Amino acid sequence: MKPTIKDVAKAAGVSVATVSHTVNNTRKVNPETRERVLAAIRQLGYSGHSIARSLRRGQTSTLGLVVSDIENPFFTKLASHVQRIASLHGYQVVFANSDEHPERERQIIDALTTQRVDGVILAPVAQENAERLVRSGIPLTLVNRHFAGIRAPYVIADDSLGARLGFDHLWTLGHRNIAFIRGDIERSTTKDRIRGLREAHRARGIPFDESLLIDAGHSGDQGAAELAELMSGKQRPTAVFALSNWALLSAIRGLHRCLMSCPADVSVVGYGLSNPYWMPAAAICMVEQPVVTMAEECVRVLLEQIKDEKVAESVVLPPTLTLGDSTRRVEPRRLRKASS
Amino acid sequence: MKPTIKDVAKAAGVSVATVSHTVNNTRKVNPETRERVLAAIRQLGYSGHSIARSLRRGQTSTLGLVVSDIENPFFTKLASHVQRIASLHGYQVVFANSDEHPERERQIIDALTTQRVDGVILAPVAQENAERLVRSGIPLTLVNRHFAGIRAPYVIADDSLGARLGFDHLWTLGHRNIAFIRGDIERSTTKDRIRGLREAHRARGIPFDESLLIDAGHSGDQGAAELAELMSGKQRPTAVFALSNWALLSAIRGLHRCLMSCPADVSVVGYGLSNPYWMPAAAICMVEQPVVTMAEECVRVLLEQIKDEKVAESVVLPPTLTLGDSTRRVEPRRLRKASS
DNA sequence: ATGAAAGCGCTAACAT
DNA sequence: ATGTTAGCGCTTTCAT
Repeated sequence: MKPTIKDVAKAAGVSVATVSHTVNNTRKVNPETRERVLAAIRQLGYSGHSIARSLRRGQTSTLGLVVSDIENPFFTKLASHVQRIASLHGYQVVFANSDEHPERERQIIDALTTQRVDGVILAPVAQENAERLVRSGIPLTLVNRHFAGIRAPYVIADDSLGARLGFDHLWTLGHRNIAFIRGDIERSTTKDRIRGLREAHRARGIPFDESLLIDAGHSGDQGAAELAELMSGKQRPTAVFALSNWALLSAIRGLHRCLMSCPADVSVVGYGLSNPYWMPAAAICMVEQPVVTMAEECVRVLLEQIKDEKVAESVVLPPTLTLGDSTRRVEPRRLRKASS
Repeated sequence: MKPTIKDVAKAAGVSVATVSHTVNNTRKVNPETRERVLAAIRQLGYSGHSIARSLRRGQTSTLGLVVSDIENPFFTKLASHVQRIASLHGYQVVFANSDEHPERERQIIDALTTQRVDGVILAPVAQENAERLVRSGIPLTLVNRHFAGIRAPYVIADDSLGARLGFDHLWTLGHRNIAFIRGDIERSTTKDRIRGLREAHRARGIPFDESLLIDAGHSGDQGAAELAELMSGKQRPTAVFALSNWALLSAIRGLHRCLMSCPADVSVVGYGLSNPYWMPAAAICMVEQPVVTMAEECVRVLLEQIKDEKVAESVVLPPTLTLGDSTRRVEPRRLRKASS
């Protein structure tokens, strides 16, 4: 059916070895012969067979990328850049979405193992799955979240620093009563960001009021409700710091529910990545993860491991604060039931 | 290094055929033997080798999915669902982003050809590339956009209907002076949506004012500027209908520039897909593409072609109108320089 | 400068 | 019920 290297060889009147070497530039071939081969290739519409090549060479030139939530703009962008960078190095990327399900993640990892990808970039959900992958001997780089004691490097943003950046911004604007909404406490990112908040409080010599730390909850509804309640109380916060993209959604819904507008009634800082498609969200002050650098480092670190066959160094990158229209200086004195 | 089927066979004291058949359930094996084989597999950590299997079977159980802009929530969601559905049918999905570049699209298509994917779902950029793929004999299904005279089925939303839905909504609210922002006129989606607008005008017996149709431009800046200018004129529109996700961004920026707020000063209807991460955009009235159904149909149509080895029927799906907080009834009489 | 041929790991047709 | 073996298309070693 489809022409093989044999067909090309016959058409060009050479051996398959010569065709292979011509295609791959892997040894000298007579320019004249080379032309004949290329002509045959063109004429037959030959296009190689990477499956056969992979089998023979024992490597697939393919990387796996597993993200935990493809609809999260951070991962969308990460995927897009990982793909771009990998292809610069001659690697394909196969891409999958675990959707935060450990079971789905396991299936994906098994499929990647069977597929013999040369390495995997994993935004992990369950530590167990990551360890399974390490055990299977496939080079692995974790991204975004990390685990303790795993024999694989990670590329993450400095989440505790990010939390401090966001907090300091609000503090500098005079906010002293700030609500926080967090994501799943099991995730290292959540833990690190809360740690950053505690550090920031300690640095200011003030106590950390646990009652101001709200769980966004699985769907974000819980956080929206709790925030609405908090904002309706008498000691209502002047600002909200949402510690993840999901938490920000939850916050927006909560504020909407109690008819608070931003930044008039309350300042808002988000954490994650603003997407060009986010529209008004572009105006929300965000602690931004350095996603392009993270993508570059993921690929670099993974390729390093593939080449050197050893565990590479981990990388921690600094997030940045992007100002928006969602925060403002707290009013010097709060007037009860004044204004409109 | 890694155990092969041979190692398993030796460990279990059977032939490779038995191991293969045990793994694939492809002929009867004695339950007792089967147990021995499975034990050996577990003990050795054997995990199959889909490369070798693909080479032997002449099919890869892999589909290619090529989108034109992964950061567009429509494609993100499409990708996510295509992957989910394909895996239900035992197919992997390799995924790539052409980013609207014909050249990049060509490279991707060549890679997919070399990779011997069993079929391709393509959100096309350049007709020429799609035709190249058809010529190579790989089953192809187009999605979102379509071309005339290509031997491949397409799965699209009824864009002319969608445009009529959006227009009718605004018309019903009393809007008679509506600005439209469109994307690239070369795309079939853009053409179809504008055709829908013309039809809607004709149905109402009113002329279509070309000066109200703005090009969002490549980056969206041009559209933002033109809209701002239009809105600053004396005959300023009471509503804006953005004909794509990009166009909506452009519109929002334009309205922001001339300090128009929505829906107070102007009603807005978008076209595409609202992402949960879009936040305030969730409140924008949208003509929504039926992305989940589109994903299902893409996979169905493609698998049909793979199995039956013939060109399948195309599918046109109806979009829906999702109401939001971004539109409202036009004021019965417009007061010049009143209110604020 | 080129060719012959082994063999990557697996499946499946053909034995037994 | 199980085993033997050819061969998928390619790369690469060893010859020439």
